[in-house]
Amino acid sequence: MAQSSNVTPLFNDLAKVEHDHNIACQDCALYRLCLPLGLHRNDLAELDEIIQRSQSFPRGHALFNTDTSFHSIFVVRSGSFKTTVQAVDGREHVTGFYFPGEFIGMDAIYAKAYKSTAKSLESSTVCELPFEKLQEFSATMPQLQIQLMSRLSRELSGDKSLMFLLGKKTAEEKLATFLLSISKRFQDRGFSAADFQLTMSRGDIANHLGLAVETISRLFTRFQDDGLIYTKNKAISLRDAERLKQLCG
Amino acid sequence: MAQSSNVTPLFNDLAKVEHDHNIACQDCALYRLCLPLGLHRNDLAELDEIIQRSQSFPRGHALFNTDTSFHSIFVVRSGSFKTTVQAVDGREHVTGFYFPGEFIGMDAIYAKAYKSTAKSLESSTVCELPFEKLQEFSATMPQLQIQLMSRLSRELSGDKSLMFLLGKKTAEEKLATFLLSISKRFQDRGFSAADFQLTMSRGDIANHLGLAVETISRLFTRFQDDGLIYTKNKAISLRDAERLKQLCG
DNA sequence: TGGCCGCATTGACCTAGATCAATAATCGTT
DNA sequence: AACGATTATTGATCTAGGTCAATGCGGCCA
Repeated sequence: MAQSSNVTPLFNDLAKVEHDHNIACQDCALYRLCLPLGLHRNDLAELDEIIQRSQSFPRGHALFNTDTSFHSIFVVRSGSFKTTVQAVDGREHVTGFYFPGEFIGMDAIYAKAYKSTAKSLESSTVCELPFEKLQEFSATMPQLQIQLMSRLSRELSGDKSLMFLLGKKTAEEKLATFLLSISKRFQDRGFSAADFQLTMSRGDIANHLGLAVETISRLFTRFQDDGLIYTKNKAISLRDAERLKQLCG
Repeated sequence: MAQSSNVTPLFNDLAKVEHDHNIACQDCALYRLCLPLGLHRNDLAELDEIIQRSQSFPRGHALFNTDTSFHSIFVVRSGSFKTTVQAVDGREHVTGFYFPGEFIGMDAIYAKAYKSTAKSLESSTVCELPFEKLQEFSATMPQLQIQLMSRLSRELSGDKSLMFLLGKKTAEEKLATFLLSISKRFQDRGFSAADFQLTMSRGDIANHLGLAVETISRLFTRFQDDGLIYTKNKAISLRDAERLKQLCG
């Protein structure tokens, strides 16, 4: 996964993260994207203590499911995850994809129980944040508390957009929006906004967007024929991000 | 709006709330559903000070829109609201409906800007919670902080279910789910779970569920023909909540 | 108390995207 | 390297729900 030239120095070594499990928050390549941002040095050291760092999961492993008792929220350290909610009849919906620095499990705080399942899409690592401790700490670290609320609020805001997408957008608009969202997130992490690997299957994408796999497949083909993208299996290049943006609606 | 006999004493006077603007949190009929739950008496008194209480809005008035600068989140005191997100092309999606004790505007915390619009569906009142102050206070009131996070998390959890609904459910399942959700919320507020007024238009319901008005209208007719509900304009009675539940999927 | 105007209902028809079915390409395993 | 299993692509057909159009109804204001 060699990086192109426009990568900021900060993220040069992002790929190394998973080989270096015991790195402290302040030295972590994800620092700017992650929870500790804005914490005082002393507070950060304290926080460091409670974080269960860099647990590894092979591809397809469940980080938690609805039977797991709730104690922690998680931050992706490397790799990627998907979360799903399930109905009694077995239907499931992919509610989101999560990349390094993003939080998983915040919707469980209220009920103190996971109502969804999180699965790794590739070999991945997470940092585990014991929630009780986190709450204790926020009592004396206003900045931590602000960060947590901010995270919650950001996901909420994203979910509202997703509701619009699911409720109002056409298949074409859905896929264009999805591709640009992923692109943006790769870019934010110092990777190329144009070329990346889709770690999730076509089925996962289709499910997430409320479409059939066949529709996604056809759209990929059409977008490629129209010169918007180039795909080869899981690899994708955005060839005309501008036109893609116009397709988002 | 006379109440049926199974109403808890606590909520007997819910209808009076809007006539009694300066009632303190601890004496408010919504106390059990609202933010102050679990706060110590002294803390509550302090919180009371910063709350801008019971501002009134006539039907159709915007509580805020995307041009409003963000300073506060709101709790519905009486009446009801809808929130919408808009695309540049004018399409809009109704992201939620809000009843007494429910919070509006939490998705704005992250960006410190409202990305949605909130409109009253009937003559309504809100309590305004200045967010800066709220954050200051939570530094010394762990319970307040927990309440806030809990609220955020609960809405997040609800939005995931809504995503499932929008992405996977049939029109019939969507409407059944919607009706039972509203029913549950009325019940939680001490009103009848079976008979209530839908304060939103058919168009709002359709939009929220990702359907056309005509589809909603046809479903109402069919549900009524099947003895599941009885409707007369905005009034609705759930006649067979059990079967309705089975239709939710 | 009657006359709008916006909302709701109903029917006829249409279409975006689902479903079904048949390959084809990839991946993980031995 | 070969194989079975999973995942992706492509084509043919179908359908849930959308769109269009006409009519009905209720609430509101003069």
